[in-house]
Amino acid sequence: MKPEVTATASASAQASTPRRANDRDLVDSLVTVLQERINAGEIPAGSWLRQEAVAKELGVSRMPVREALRQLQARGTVELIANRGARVRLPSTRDIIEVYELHRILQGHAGAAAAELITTEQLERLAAAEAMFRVAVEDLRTADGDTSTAQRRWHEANTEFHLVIIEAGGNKHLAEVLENLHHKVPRNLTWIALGNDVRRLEKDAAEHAGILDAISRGDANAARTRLTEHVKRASDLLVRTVDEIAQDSSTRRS
Amino acid sequence: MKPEVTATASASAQASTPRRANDRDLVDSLVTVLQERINAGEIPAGSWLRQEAVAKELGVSRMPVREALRQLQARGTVELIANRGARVRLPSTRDIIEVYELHRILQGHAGAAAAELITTEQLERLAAAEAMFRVAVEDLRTADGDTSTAQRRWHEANTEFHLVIIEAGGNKHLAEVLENLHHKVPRNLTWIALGNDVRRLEKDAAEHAGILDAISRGDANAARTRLTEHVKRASDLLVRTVDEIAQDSSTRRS
DNA sequence: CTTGCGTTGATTGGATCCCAAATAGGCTAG
DNA sequence: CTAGCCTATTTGGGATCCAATCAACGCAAG
Repeated sequence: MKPEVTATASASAQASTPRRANDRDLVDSLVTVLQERINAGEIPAGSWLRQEAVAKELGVSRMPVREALRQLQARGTVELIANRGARVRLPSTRDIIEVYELHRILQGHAGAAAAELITTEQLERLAAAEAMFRVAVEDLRTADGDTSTAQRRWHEANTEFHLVIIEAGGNKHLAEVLENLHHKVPRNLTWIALGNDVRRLEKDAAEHAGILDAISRGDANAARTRLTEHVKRASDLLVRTVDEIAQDSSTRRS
Repeated sequence: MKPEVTATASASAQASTPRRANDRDLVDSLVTVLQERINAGEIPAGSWLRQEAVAKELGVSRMPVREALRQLQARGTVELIANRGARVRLPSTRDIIEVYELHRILQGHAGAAAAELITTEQLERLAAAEAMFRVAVEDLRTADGDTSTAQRRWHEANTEFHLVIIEAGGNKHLAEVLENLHHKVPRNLTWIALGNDVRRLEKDAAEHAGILDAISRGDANAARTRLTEHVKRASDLLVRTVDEIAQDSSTRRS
């Protein structure tokens, strides 16, 4: 009945770099690695993370893995079930709606603050990110099946764009909260929702351009409104897509 | 002929209650206990938490303590310094301002949502909480030096009041985010700011009454405005108080 | 054939002991 | 008085052990 994926992803033991430079210690890097793999879909939602298996795979002992899994639980990426283990959570439609509701409010606010506080240096970075969206669209248009370049670039642009806005807003705790929200509903889902559709991507890029414009003019109200609507549209699209996927997989009986 | 006591010598173990009912496991309960002690000022800001000391005091081994400290770090209560240990963080003025800025936005939103979605059962609880504020004011007025009853009741009322609003708003993730924010700037600071001042408390109660009124009328806009302003006033008062305390302790040379 | 129950295997939660690395603070030599 | 070394503390991580727990399986009774 159930697929029962045990997620023994890429059997490369120490080949995968467990230790990243900017992480404080082993546990931090494990958290980073696991979160990335989960976000990338490498470790599918619903699968179990066995302490021993993870430990062996990453070439460490059970102890740091335990702590890392607990961290992932704290941020909502994983659920810990008593004496059974850690399971990767699949965000429900409800989760997505709720989380994006918060995104909408908080990003709108960050945008308004950014419009008033952004530095010229930050504005340049924002413009650069906005330009990268258009490059990504071009990538996708000329892509022959392989959309990975377009995806990577779009993802990078998106991350940088919203990061700069939040940074410019100047509220570090806001940045932290939003970061946490992204752990609950990973960003890469957005790309799936955009679904390699050039028209949607163009619209998305246009929205970003509008936001950049409002911020560069120092128009806080316009920035808030546009960001709010931008997030709302993304959210609606995402919910619709996820619903379709759910529908699909529940009807199909191949 | 040796005493042979060592085995059962863990007499101090169950002295302090390490295990709470609704906590999943030991680590969770440690987190709860430590957070409470820190919030109560029992463990002062800036002090170190030694793994071994905490472990012995709570009658557990170092391992769950390590995980608990890491949890506390994740929520910002404590900072982990490489090879030195965990230090209780003292929220800066900046922290307070930023965190309350988020409170303002999010609680305002929750209030607006609550005005439209609240059930009659929740409305009753909200009214009960609001009534408790007035009892707390009365407690303080008749208190002869000992304000602890008033404080306890006010704290209880405040927790319940805002909890119901958030619950009524229906966004579980919003509740979680706000809960996390409270770990960064503990609620009990608010009482210190109110400073046993009957007039301030009365004003505070009046504001809550106004919020209750707006929500019970289903007036989302009024609810948002009043909650926003309520949090803003609390925030300003808090910042002022903390500043005064800081000033005080830096000027005094007794 | 189904239902209920006991057994068993897998897995976590926690304890205990161990060791390396890093840091603060003291001590010594110049 | 200062630079540099030394040592005590403390954390980070590993290894091993054991008890509690839960799922799944199989067996027996109806």
